Amino acid sequence: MKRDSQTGAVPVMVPVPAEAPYTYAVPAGMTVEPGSIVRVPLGPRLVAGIVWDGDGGAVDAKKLRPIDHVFDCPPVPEPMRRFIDWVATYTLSAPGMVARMILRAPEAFDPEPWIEGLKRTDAEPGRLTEARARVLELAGDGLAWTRSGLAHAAGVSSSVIDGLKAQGVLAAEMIPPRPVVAPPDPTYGGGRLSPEQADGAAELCRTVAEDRFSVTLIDGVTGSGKTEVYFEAVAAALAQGRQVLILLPEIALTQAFLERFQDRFGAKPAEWHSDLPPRMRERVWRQVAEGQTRVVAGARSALYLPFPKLGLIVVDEEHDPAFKQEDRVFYSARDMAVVRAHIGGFPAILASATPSVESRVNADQGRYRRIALPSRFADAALPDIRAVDLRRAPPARGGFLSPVLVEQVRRTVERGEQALLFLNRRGYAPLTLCRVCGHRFQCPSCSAWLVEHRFRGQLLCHHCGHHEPRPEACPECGTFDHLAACGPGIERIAEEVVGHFPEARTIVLSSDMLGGVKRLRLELDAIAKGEADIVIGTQLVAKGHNFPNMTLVGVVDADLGLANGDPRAAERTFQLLSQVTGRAGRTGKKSLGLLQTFQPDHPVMRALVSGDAAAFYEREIAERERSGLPPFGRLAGIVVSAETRAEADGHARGLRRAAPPAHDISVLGPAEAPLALIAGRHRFRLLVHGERRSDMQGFLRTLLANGPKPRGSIRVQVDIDPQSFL
DNA sequence: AGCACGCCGACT
DNA sequence: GTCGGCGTGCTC
Repeated sequence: MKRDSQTGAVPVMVPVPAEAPYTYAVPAGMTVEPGSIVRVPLGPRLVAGIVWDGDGGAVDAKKLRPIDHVFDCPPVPEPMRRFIDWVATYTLSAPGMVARMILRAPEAFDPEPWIEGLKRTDAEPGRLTEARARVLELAGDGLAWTRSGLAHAAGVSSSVIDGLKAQGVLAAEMIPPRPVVAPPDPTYGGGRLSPEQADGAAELCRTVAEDRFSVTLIDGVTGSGKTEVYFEAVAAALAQGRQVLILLPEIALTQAFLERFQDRFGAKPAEWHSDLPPRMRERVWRQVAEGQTRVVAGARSALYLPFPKLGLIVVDEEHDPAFKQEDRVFYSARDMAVVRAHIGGFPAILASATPSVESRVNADQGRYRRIALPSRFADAALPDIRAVDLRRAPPARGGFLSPVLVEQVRRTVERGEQALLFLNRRGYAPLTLCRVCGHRFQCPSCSAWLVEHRFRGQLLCHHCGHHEPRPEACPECGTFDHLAACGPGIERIAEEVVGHFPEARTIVLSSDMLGGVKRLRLELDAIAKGEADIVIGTQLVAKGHNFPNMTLVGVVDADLGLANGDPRAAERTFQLLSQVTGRAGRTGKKSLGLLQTFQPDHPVMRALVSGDAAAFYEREIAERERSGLPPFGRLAGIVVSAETRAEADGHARGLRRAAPPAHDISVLGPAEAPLALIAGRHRFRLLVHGERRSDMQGFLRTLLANGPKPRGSIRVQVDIDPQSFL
């Protein structure tokens, strides 16, 4: 429905934390409709907003200000507006703050300018040089070329082009902006699927053909070719003329994925992530909004692109914690992808070698369909996994590598193959203390231990980023040279490895590596080409890279992360270590995974060693049911952040006064925080459990209106899968 | 979220 | 005497 000056006023969602859209006057002669992107005055500034649905509501006529401008831009589609409303309600955040996420490419609201192209005319050049001849041969196709494109293709400098233009041999003609990516061709590649893969692909294609909401979990071991299987569903959706969104965790590093996509579809997908240059960002946004870009591979924020004809969402590595956004609006992109599919009435696909417990449960209970791919593709064999009991085979004094592991590294390197040593801890040592007075180096702002980074000569807080130079003397007692590094980080493991294997080519990889993402990509390429013998890395090596010659993976401290009080600790560790050991043996060579552990009988270690994931999941599910945690129909509650224990206790008192008796309020320190989702800067949290979502929302509203005002923020912990609320 | 206004400390 | 810290409050 179009609205103009007859209607007078429309609701506009503006990017402020207001509960509802604001109302603006539509000036005479202006036409807007729900979804129109407009520029409106807001206080002293002009902001972009989205015309919302319904009427303007009862706002003082004298408060109304007129819409300043309507952008020449496709309106935000209806399903997208419903999605924003839904996410806002679900996360209890202001709808304007959710809407803000789709307005993050401000330059894209105006059409992309046409560019000047050059076209061959009938005129002949005065003198036909060799360079000119090459240009004219290309331009003879009758199509308009860009100046630089033509010069590049003909292998001449652009002055040759300018000369021809001056003589009227080439004439300027405006051409539409180039697409950011070539259109994908659903029939380009493919066809090299195993029977198991082909069955899975056929099933997925059927869900796409149904053209209605469904969720399918692809549960396939690492190396089973899940990607190629869901590519067939992508092809099916493309053939229907729909757009496709593929969500990936940390896409900036997944170059390999883009190449696999290109092998199947003959062109790369458009990328969407925070490292995208602003210009590119705008072009992608615009071309998605116009329906021109057919496939986007993106990080979680790609959910907020204004797709007009979205027909499929794939969430790859669906278990990955990177899908959880924890600033401003708190949400899990995996869950919101399911919601988006539900609102749009199309299928969603979740893929993982190690699905999250909640997705497993959803599949078990029939809310999700399930496709299992239990075997590796082609000649790749799963590595043989063994636990190394550190009580029986302890490392040498001062070291962290068991003789068993050192020996396997030696054999691997001697065979000319690669070994990966995995430790999920950056830096040299996680704790530094003074051997004379016992002083421990602590972060002044968040009281976590400071991690020594020997290479940089600094002590770093991994929590807040605080850093200070590593002192020579103890700041407490002043003693020189008696500071002791406690425990291992990858820098220290690297030191130990160099001690054992001085001749081997060793690479250390972690997210804080100097040179950033670019350098990391180069190093990963170098490893894949065999330019290293031993790789020592943190969890970033677990993600999606293929190292064809990697036949040994040693996990230095497999127990790390099991005892941090997080009820997902076992699940997370299982997922991470499965991914890490899955790096080995991808080309069919016999390969080995060694888990150094003090708890070889721990369910995680047993599951990894036996390969019996099903038993592990069953146990985890039973464990969760016992403790009443999601995903079992119980809302996790409200989180109030506080800096100190006293402050947290004060808030708890206030909450108990305000809360109905059915709510169970507890104050939690970081160690007992019941869900990993709430790892944040604040040290204490109040958790309020309630049985019903509506109760919790009502309670929160009351609390916000007249409860205690915490200095920090009030957040809602919503970690339960949204399907039960759809 | 921005951006104003507003009221108390160290400086051209 | 002013520049500037961030606390409170408002934006259709």
